[in-house]
Amino acid sequence: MLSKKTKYGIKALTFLARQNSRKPVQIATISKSENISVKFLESILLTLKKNGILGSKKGLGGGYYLLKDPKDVPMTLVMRVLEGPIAMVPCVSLNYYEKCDDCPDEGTCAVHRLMIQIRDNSLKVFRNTTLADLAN
Amino acid sequence: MLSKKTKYGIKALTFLARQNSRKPVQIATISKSENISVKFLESILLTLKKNGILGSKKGLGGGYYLLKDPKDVPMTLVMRVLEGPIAMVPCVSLNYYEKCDDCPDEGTCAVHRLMIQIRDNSLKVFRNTTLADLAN
DNA sequence: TAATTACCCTATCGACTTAGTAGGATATTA
DNA sequence: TAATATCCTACTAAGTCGATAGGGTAATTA
Repeated sequence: MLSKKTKYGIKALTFLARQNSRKPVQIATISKSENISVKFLESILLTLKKNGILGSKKGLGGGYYLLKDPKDVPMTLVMRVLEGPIAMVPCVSLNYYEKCDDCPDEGTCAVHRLMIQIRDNSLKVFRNTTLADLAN
Repeated sequence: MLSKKTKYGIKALTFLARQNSRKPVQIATISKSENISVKFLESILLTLKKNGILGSKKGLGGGYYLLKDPKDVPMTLVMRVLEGPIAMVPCVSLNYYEKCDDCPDEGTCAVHRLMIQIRDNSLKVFRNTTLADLAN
């Protein structure tokens, strides 16, 4: 299951990408438009900021804004930041590889073989989709 | 993340598919070979039985066995029984569709659009992979 | 420089799920 | 009827998730 964190994060990013100008947008504005709890959204946007996807401005007229052009934000990045590894098992993860303790040989492991295919296909989708694609 | 339930379930099914004969195999045998807790495995095999994937025989010489030829067991079935819906969000699930309460329009929802692609790709993999493919 | 605005951070919480455990009931075979 | 192995129910420790609360800090405006 996709976490609400990721779901809301994608919605918020899309909202920002659909904006005409690049002026900072306040949390409350996004929260209302996308039906997301203000406080929860706050923590999500903070995560996106810490990972270089969003910028922010404090004080009156402040808010969050995209740092890059939507077409330069691949969904692989968004997914990894919000949801974590794209692979369903650590032993097929490219960025977070970990050996299974119970599995003696990955070569003959059925789960390994199956999940590599799933990973490759998901990766292809996330790589070929940018924020711009979702905003249109 | 893939649950251990599903992971162990696939391993157990593969173990059974790799068997030469179709004689019942005891839980303890699978448990030892695949490094799975006996009791946990027990509940998993029971689930597989209740869903028509495995048969069982009680008493001496009893155990679990495949009901169908491995090449007739698609991974879509195994995944749905063990892991649940293949879709990452209910609003793109074929078998367990549910509308999101927060989302006014699926047509313009970025998450919806993205997750349909992921679902379609995963579905393709699971449909085209049978237990026989994993056992070889 | 004071007030305002809005980001930033920590802590907490209830509900739920997961992985695993325990113990006994039931059915089959010899 | 004794041994064997599945079947069934209940329980639990640990972890995660979504959300909430409350205040601290920094930047902007007047």
